[in-house]
Order: sequence, then C-alpha cells, then structure tokens
Amino acid sequence: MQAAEQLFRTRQFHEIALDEVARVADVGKGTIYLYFSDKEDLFFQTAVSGYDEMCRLLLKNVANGLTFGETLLQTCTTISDFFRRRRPLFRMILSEGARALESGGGLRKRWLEHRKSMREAVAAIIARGIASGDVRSGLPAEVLAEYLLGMLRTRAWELEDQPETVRSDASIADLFIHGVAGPAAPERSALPKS
Amino acid sequence: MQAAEQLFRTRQFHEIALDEVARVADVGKGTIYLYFSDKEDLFFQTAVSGYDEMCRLLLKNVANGLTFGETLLQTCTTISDFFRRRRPLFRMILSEGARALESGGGLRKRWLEHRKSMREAVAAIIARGIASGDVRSGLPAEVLAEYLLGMLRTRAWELEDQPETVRSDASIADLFIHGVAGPAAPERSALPKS
Amino acid sequence: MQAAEQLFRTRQFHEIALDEVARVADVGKGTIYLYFSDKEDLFFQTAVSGYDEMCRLLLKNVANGLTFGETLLQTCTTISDFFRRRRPLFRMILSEGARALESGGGLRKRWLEHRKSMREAVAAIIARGIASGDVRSGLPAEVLAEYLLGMLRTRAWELEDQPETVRSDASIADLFIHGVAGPAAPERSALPKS
Amino acid sequence: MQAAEQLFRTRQFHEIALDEVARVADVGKGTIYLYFSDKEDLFFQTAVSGYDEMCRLLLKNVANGLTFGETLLQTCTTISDFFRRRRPLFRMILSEGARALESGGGLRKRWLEHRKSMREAVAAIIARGIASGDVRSGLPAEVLAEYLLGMLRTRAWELEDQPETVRSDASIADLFIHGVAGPAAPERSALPKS
DNA sequence: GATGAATGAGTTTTCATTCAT
DNA sequence: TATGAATGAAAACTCATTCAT
Repeated sequence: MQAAEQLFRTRQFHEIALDEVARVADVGKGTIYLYFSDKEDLFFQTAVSGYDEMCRLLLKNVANGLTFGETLLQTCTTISDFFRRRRPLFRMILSEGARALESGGGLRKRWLEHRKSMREAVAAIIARGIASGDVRSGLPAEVLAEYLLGMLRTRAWELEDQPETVRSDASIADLFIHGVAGPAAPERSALPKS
Repeated sequence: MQAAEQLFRTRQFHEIALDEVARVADVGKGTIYLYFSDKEDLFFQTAVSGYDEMCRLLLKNVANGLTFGETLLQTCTTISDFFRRRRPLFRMILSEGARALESGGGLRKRWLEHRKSMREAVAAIIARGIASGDVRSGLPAEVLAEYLLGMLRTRAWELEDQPETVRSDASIADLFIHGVAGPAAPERSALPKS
Repeated sequence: MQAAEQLFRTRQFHEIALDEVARVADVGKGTIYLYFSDKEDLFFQTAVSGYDEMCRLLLKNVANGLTFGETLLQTCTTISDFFRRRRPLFRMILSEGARALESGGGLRKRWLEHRKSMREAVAAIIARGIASGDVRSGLPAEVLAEYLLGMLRTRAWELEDQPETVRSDASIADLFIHGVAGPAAPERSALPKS
Repeated sequence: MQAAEQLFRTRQFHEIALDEVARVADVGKGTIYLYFSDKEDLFFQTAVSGYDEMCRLLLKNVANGLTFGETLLQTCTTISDFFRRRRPLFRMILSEGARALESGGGLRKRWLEHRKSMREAVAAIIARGIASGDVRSGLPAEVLAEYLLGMLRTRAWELEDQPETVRSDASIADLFIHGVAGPAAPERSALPKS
C-alpha cells in the first residue's frame, strides 16, 4: 500500500502498472495478489486506509476547553497537515472515490460508509458550534461540514499559486465562520494569529 | 466531442475506447485522428471547450442594476445549472484537469490558462462586491472566487443525498457571504427567497 | 484456423499460445481477435469446420449401385483418409469435443449439433443396410454408426503399432459386419480385397 | 491422487491448480512435491494407477467353466462398471494418455507399458475364444481387444443419449461377436439375458 | 478527406515451483 | 517431514495508432 501511495504521487490508477508497484514494494508481483483480490482492491484499500487515518486524527485532536473558533482552526490545521503530508494519498481518495461511486454495487456502499465517518467527524465539531450558538441552526451540521472540507480541498488543489498569507488555515476558518462579508475589520477575529 | 462527452457519463477516460467514440459519433476511427492529435487531445479539447462555455455563460449573465447578493446568487444559479445539465462534461473537467496538471509541459500551461479565465470571470463579480463594500478587502478576489467554486463543486458531488432545501443556491450564496455564524437573525438577508 | 490446426499437431489447446498461432499465421495477435471472440472460439470453430468437412466428404462419396458391403468399405476409406490427412484436426475434434461437452451452455449445444450431423451421415449409410436386410434391425442405425466410428477411431489412435494388414479398412468393415466370429471361412466375404 | 481424481470430475488437467489439490487432499502444497516430481507426474501416476486397477479387476474376474460368450459379457460388464464408477479417472486416462503419447521420451514408454497390460488382459480372454474356435483366427487377439475396448469407450462417451436397452453390455458383446449382420434372429444369441 | 482492418506493445492475472522455517 | 508464503515467467486479451485503399 505504501508503494501504491507513492506511485500515485505522479500518476493515476490506470497509468500505474502492478509491475511497478511490485518493484517499488520490492515484492514479487504474485505476492500482491495474495493480499489484494485485484488491482482495484489494492488502490481501494489504500485509499480507505487513508480516510480512516484522517478520521482517527480528527477524533484524537478534539481538545477540550477551547472556543469554537479555536476548535475549528485546529480542525483545519489537522486536515491541512494531513493533506500536505499525504498528498498522493489524498489524490487517491479523490480519484478512487470517483471510481467507487461510479462502480455501483458493494464497492459503492463500502466507500460511502468510510466517507460518512469522515463527514461525521467534522460534523460533530460543527454541531458543538451549533449547540454553543456560534453556528446558525438552520442547516444540518453534515452539510456545513462538507462545505468546510470543500474549502480545504479547494485550498489544497486550486490555490497552490497563491501566497501562503491569503490561504492560511486561519483565513479559511474565518471565512467559514463569518463569510466573505466578514466581521467589522480590523478586530476581525478572536482567532489566534496563524 | 459530443460523443466523448456522452460516453464520459458512465465511464472514465481510460475505460472509453476510441472505437466507441467513433461508433457513437458515427465516423470512422481514423477520422478522429484527422481532428485530434491524440486520445488525450480529444478529451482535453472537450473539457476545455466545456470550461470556455461556462465562462461564456458567466460573462453573458452579468446583469446590471442588481445588488451584490443578487448578482452572486445569479452566478451560483448559472454555474449550478451548467453543472446539472452537463454533469459528464463537469466530471471530465475535473478528471482531465487532474491529468493535465500532473502531466507537466505545454498541456499544463494550456489548462491553467483556461482555468484562469473561469476563475477571473467569477473573481470579477466578487471584485464588484469588494468595490461596493459588500465583501471584505483583505483577500484577493481570485481566492474568494475559488472558494465559491469549491462550495458549488462540493454541493454537486458531495451533497447529493441531502434534501434540496439545505443545498439551495440561496443557501450557498448566503453561507458564502455571511458564513456559518450567519447574520443577525431573523431579518437575515436581503437575498430573494429561493 | 490453419495455423491453429497445424500447431495442434504436437500440442494441446492449453499448451498453444496465441502468440504462436499469430506468428504461424503471420498476422498480428490482435487480428485473431477480430475474427474470433477468444481463444476457445478459435479452436472450437476450427474443430467444427473439420467436422463439417468430413460430413461433406461422406455425403459426396455415396455412390450408387454398390452393395452394402462395398458402400461400407468406401465409407471407412473416406473417413480413414480424412483421419490420416488431417490428424491434428482430428485430435482437435476429440479434445475440443471433450471441452465443449464439459463446458455446458450454448457451446455444448452447438457442438452436439455438429456431432449429430456426422453421426447421421454414417447412420444413413447403415440405414440402407438395414433396409436391404444386410444389417440387423434391432438396434438404431445411429448406435451402430457410433460403433463404426469408434472402431475407426480406435484404429487411428490405438493400433498404430500394428502391421497395416491387420488394421485395413477391409478388416474393419468385415469385423463390423460379421463380428469376430466371422462368416464361415474361407469364402469369408464378398468384400473387395483391400 | 484421490484429490486429483476427484477434481478431474469437472475440470481438465490445466484447469486444476495444485493449490486446490492440496486443499482437497488436506496437505500442504509443498508436500505434493515430496511424493510427485511434478504436476504432470501427479496426474500421470493417478491415471496409471487407474489403468492398473482395471487390469487387476479384469484378471480377477476371469472365472472358469464359462462359455466364451459368457466370459466376454462378463468382461464387458467389469469394464463398464469401472468406467461408470470411476468416470473422472477414466477421463484422466484418456487425456493423460493423449499427453503422454505426444510428449515423447520416457513418459511415452512408461505409458505404453501400462496400456499394453490392459490390452493384453483383454487379449488373453479373446485368445481363449480363438483357441476354442469361437473367434476367427486371422487377426491378432490384441487388435480385436482394442476394438472391443473401443466399443466400450464409444458406449461410455458417445451413446449417453441413447436408451439403456440399445447400449447394454449384452448388445456390445453380441455385436462384437456376430457383427451388425447378426445371427439369424430371433434366437439370436446364446448370451445370457442382460 | 474518410475509413476501418491490422497491429503489437503493454497490462492484468494465474499458478507451478521453491525454500526457509 | 511438512508447510505455505513468495515468486516471476507466461498467457490472454485490449486498444491507441497507422496506413493502404
């Protein structure tokens, strides 16, 4: 799985030959088939394991005694760090997710389960904001969680060309909470400086 | 290109054989090579043409005499409609984009140009909000434009299971402007009711 | 199909790689797949075509004005010649037949149809013997036809080590008609001398 | 060897993986190689052992004080029963025989030896018929033995679709002795009723 | 210009065989 | 002696691309 993840850095599923995975992993090609039912399965399992690891990180990092804003920022940072450190895995999640969703059948279901875990991990944090009155109550926490993840994804994929200052975790958390209208500047935020 | 787009509805680039594209397009297989240098090129051109069409829509739909909120909502609607009507093309843009970015070389540059057009079309709208004071000024309009696009993308791909009411264009525009904290309820917004 | 037949001379279905067939046939490997749906199909079609050719030979060679014994001998000769000339094809028929019968499904049915044609071609000849009183009437002509074919098959595969004189077509026809008890010697037979 | 025989019921040599043989035999895969030099060897030995067992049966069942016709019928019954009870083994003999004969080398020789035993066991019975005058003397007993075996093989493989009455052991023995011309009906035969 | 038959490099997958334990 | 994890050669099959018509 590490070899698969590594090769995903520069190529997509279909462009990666199992020959290469075997070579990088330094095992025989047949060995792969002892542990994964087929190529699809190898990449699927790898992606899923990444999902799960991120969930574990999120659950672990829920500190107590923080304001909602602080918690949210911490969440953004956790996810950002993961995205940065495991970029290829992140790509795999995106592209295997696309395949899994399209494929239908048991694969689709298994995939959605893992994605749901992720969504709920973030939603739990936002739900605390709703409870504390820091977040509006009209929309499900799950929906807001997806938007937050969407912003983080956008930052990771689409804003690479922008200077760090305008795409900091703090700015994402701030935009997520206050929107682009923003609070009255300049005492914009009680968030810790990023 | 229409044939390619149509086939993309259910399958990915690598799963689509040119034989099929030719059959669906009702031309000889060799003919494709008279107009595209490559299989890659066929899909790339198709994706790019979709990008451009969306840009055209955005530029056309910029009405005058609207408040910022109204303009933004209109923008969301325009994009949403396109995403809905041309779902396969949208998928193609995502996946060809991933390939183009990774491939390096002239392809990458060409792709980024088209994406920049899109970003700027949205950014222009947001810039008007900054000018009018409806949008904070600390962040580049381009960055905010990407976040908006990210929200729309999230809605299209990740929130299909949610009821229409919690993922309306109006709610996206509202969240984008005011954030999850929301305006002082209940006279929440000058936005038209969705 | 000629290449397949030729390679079958020394090897069995599973031992023959399509690479070789392509090389011998002097076509690209992919070309084979333009005309046969898969490896199985190539060998099946080849075997079937052999069956059909043998049937054609049998039907063509039915001369008139011969005694039953003469007709039978001629039949034996026709089949023997075919077996000798097209030994690999004959082997293919045997082994593809085994596979087709085991495989079940449409293949099995298609195969049985062709085999039935063969059986009936021989049975028709024997039926004339029954009509003329040269052959007993208690058993279906089809059953007797299979036994005759069985003897010819035995001769071709199991009696290669025996001298030609004891495995002549005439002796097979004679044994088939009169059995091992034989007619009252020495004016044993009205059959032409082989 | 029992596992191999059992798996041969539904599949051919090449379709049976040693993994399966090992699993069915409930031994480790490596263990097979302690007792057989080869996959080939395993199946060859199994087939050969079947041959030998049939020979043993034939030799054991040679009762005294029977007419030739009775002895022959008994032989047919013995062989038929074996074919019926051990159908997969019978198939294995056929297909391993084909491989062994084509392979050349020591294998071919070893195979022919075992086949010769079989042939001779049947030939011995026929030789008694020659001695007693029940069988013509012009042809070697071995040749006639092969034809008899050929008829039995035909009955087992090609006449499955026929009603039992027209493919009884008695009818085979009768056809073998008297041929299709048959004795003067209806007091056709001194054979015991089947 | 249009075509589609031919091609063969490239890919996934299987499985007999080995060998360290 | 028994094992079964590891292996990599081998094989079927696909498909982007070419090119003679």
